[in-house]
Order: sequence, then C-alpha cells, then structure tokens
Amino acid sequence: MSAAEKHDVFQAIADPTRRKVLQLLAEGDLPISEITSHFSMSRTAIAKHLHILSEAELVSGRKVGREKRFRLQPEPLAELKQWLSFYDQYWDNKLSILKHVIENSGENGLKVIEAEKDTDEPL
Amino acid sequence: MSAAEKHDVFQAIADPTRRKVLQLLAEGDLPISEITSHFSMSRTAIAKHLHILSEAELVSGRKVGREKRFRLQPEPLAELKQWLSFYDQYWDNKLSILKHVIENSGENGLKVIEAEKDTDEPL
DNA sequence: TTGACATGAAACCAAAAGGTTTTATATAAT
DNA sequence: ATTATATAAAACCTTTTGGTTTCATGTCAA
Repeated sequence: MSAAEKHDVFQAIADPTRRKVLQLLAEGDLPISEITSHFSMSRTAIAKHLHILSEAELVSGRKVGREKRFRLQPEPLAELKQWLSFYDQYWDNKLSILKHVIENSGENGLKVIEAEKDTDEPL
Repeated sequence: MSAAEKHDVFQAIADPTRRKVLQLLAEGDLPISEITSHFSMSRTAIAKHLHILSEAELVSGRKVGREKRFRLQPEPLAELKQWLSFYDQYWDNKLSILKHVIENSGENGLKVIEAEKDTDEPL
C-alpha cells in the first residue's frame, strides 16, 4: 500500500523549496506549472520535488485533463509529530522554547509568534 | 550569538544516524568514542554528524579532560514544532493521524502507541 | 617520559541531491 | 488538422553528503 518509499518524511521536509511547496498546497490544490510560477527554477525541478514529496506521501497528484493537480496530504507529518513528542520531556520550561522560536525567526512561518509579540499574552 | 549555521534543524534531523545520536544523548551526556560504539561506522563519521548537529545547535560539546562530552540541546526542535503546528488545521480528524502513525511504525520510537494498542483508550 | 587514549584535521571517494536542457507524448483549443 | 499547453522522461552537470583512511595533537597513566 505504499510505494518504494525511497524518501521518508524527514528527508522530504529537509529542503526549503519542498517546505514552500507544501505551504502553497495548503491553500489549495494546484497543477505543476502553477506551483512552478511561485519559484525561480524550472518546472522540471519542481516536478522532481513533487516526486519526492509524493514518495513521502505528503502530496498526491491526480491527472485531470492535461494537467496534474497536486494535493497536500499532511498525515505523514504525524510521524514527525510523534518523533518530536519524545523530546518534550527534555525541555525545562516553556520560556526557553519561546526564546528559541523568536530568535530563530527563519523563513518558516513565524507569523503566529510575531502576531503575538504586540499583545501582553505571555503564552 | 549563533555560529555560521550552515545547517538548520530540518537538515540536521533528516539523517537517521543523527536522529539516533540525538536519542542516545537524550539518556545522558556522552563522549564521541562512546557514541561511536553504538554504530557501525568510524569515529570520524560520527564526529562529522556531531558537527552538523552542533551547527543546528541540537547538541553542544565541551571538552573535559581529554574527551569531549556532548549534550543534547532540544530547544531548536521548537522551530520544528512550530512549523508542524501550521499543518494541524489541515487534519480532518485524529483517527487518520493515529492510523498513519501505526502504519508507519518505522525505527522511530513507536513505543508509546504500541503500548496503548492494548488499552481501550481510543486517544 | 613513554605509551595509550581521545580527539582533530586533512585528503580522498562514491553516491545522492538539486539543478539544467532536450526530446517526446498526450490533451485542448482553434 | 494544426498548434499551443501541460506534463513526462532522459541525459547531463555541479555541489553536497556521508563515508573512508591517514596523520597530527593533546592528555592521562604508568
């Protein structure tokens, strides 16, 4: 019930481009060419990324007409979530977590935290 | 306050060996050679993995005597957790999550779930 | 001070990753 | 029927990864 699974979830999300693709698909199903339009690389490159995401079963593609529409399939992220949960017990307190999240405000959706910086809600 | 950070958390945990190293260090600080003894690869290889984990600030090493002891630093995992949380809204129900976790019972610590399969607690 | 131990660092290597360009094929629209 | 669109597939290229072996260095112990 699963393909060769050459790539797992951990590898799949390791690449920033693929994470951005996932984020895009979160807003709705999209065909390859439309996904490509959001990047500065060839359609072929994006197709390969989609293939890897597909192997990890994070996306699925079905051909409709002449285009292939891809859909987000977030279920495999559960494995990651579970893996992460193991390390919960090694955190002393929530402040150190929050500190790190704020400091590491990379490209990866800090919106939630940033939105809350104005409020006095200390989490 | 952070090094060159050539590798981020996502890349750091992409490799199964590095995940196993993290798991080992969760039980307590260890010097390189002792970590190496748990693997079938050279000490140099493990040292490189530790370096990558170090860049991601998932571990820290301090020299004590002639050995270098490494310690788990789970804080950067918060970034991952936050990234994950974005996709929570795309899950329909918890059953699909549980289903996937059980099916994908890889090497990555399924113990919790397996222990709960006997109970009638449906999560 | 002479070994043994623990690590560091460099050179090297094969395979995988992440791209590109080119060629082919199926579908839609005119 | 012809052309434009959307993708697929193959060949190729460069850089990174993940490993090795070799040699140098610092530290502990006898």
